[in-house]
Amino acid sequence: MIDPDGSDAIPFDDPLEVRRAKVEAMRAAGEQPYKVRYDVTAHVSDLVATYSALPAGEETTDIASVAGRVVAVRDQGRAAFIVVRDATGDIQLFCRADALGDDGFQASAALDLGDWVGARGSIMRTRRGELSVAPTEVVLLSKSLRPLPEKYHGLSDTETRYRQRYVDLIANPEVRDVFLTRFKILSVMRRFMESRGYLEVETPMLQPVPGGATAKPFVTHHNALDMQLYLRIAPELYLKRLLVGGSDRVYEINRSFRNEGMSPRHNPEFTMLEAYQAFGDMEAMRELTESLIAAIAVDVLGTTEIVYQGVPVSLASPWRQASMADLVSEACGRDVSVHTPLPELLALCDTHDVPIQPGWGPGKLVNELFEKLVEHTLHQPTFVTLYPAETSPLARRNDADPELTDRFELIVTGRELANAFSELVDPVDQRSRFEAQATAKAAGDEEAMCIDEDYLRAQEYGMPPAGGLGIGVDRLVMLLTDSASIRDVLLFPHMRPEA
RNA sequence: GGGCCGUUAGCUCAGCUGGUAGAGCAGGGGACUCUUAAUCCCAAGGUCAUAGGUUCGAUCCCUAUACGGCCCA
Repeated sequence: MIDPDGSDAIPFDDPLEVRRAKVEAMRAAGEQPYKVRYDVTAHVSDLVATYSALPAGEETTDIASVAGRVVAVRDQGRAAFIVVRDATGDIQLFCRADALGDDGFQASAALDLGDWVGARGSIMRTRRGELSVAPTEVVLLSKSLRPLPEKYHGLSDTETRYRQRYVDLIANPEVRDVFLTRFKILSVMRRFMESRGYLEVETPMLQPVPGGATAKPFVTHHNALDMQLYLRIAPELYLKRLLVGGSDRVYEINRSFRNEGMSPRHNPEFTMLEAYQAFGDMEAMRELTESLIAAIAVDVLGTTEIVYQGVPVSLASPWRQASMADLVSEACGRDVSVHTPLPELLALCDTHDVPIQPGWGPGKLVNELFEKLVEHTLHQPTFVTLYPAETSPLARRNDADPELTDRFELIVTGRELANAFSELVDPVDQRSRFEAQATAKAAGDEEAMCIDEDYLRAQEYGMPPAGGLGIGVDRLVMLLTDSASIRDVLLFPHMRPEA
């Protein structure tokens, strides 16, 4: 299509081409559509706070320079209202031809939605009550070539929202709030851990032996050493090596990677808090978990009473504690434990449609019954305790019952949010547990652990008694932001390649 | 891996038991010096996800594929 008056051969049905032509026209006129910098004197939120009491219709002589993205233009002919969004909020520019000059006004009114602009002028509040900058200068800082999503409905297509998060963040301010909350949660978490005397450390993400969890790792290759490496599935074994080295309290907010399926609760890479306390135990970790999560809720949300997906959740102390055996027994209507004869456990699994695999012992079967029958029913925070030793190869055996471990998982809204135990520090027992895992791996369990000889060597030097804790940070953010999917709390969730 | 649902203009959505598509916003032209989902006038914008099939004729029915969502394993 050709411009009807024939003066320019601009294809005005293609937004990208129209804007490219504008850029070319600017360059032809000697203007730079991509400036080098702009001296900003105020963020929008500062202006909103400072001038909250400014009455409607008042004009001040205070001058400010703001910069942001144009998100709305309302052209009135010889005046124009331009809404600019910076990182802290939206503010209106009240552009008038008499203040900007004819050329300046024309240029302002010609701005496109999405353009980055800087503006300098006096602070005022319009007669309709909108805080505004009345600019004597409006500068295009960076030209946008693509049209923004619809101004009222925003961007709702989930695929585009996740793939092009930058557009999602422009179009949907509430998305920005979720990630601001995520940042606050991490910030409070770090301050809390530091206040408890924990040292933040960094341990390898590239590991020669993947350990610390039962999961399938991503495999990679180091060219220089011509060796296979794994992206960590957990930092646990390295953090515990630090206890051998004499560290007293350490934690790592870690990205870990598991080569498994994706779901609304699983992303191949995810964030955990892992913490270890020498001379502590499971009980110390239970107290830490409860205090930390409640403190985060109070600090970030101002309350321990939250709502997740329409259902109230109380994070107020104390949280329920119950043993796995008691919970499974309740669900099955009969006593069930790791000491229940194997045929009876197999019959229970059959009754409750729990799929089983050959080689599973009573501990694994009880654990499967728990996950099938109980886990999803625990909506309020619950510490599930006394996990089977069979499925807890890094946890210390319970003194009263060596088939169990001093371990808990914290379940909230039917999901595992944290996992902790009194650490297994006996190198002889640890080796036998690793060997049991190796047997399972040889029998086809791809998630079973590998024997980590260096970790065993470290333990042989002597590891202090310790408590260890892992908290799923993404799931905690989901809980505290009322997000249904992990993808809503990850800035750039994993996606298949675009079609 | 299995099941169900979805994919129509840049965005948000319509589209009648099958006759090759509409709106709003955005974009283009014009009017307007207090608007804020501004308003008003005019014009434009589509390989209906992709590839096959059925049919005189397919956005619509069938099959496969891709991507996405939810549920299950």
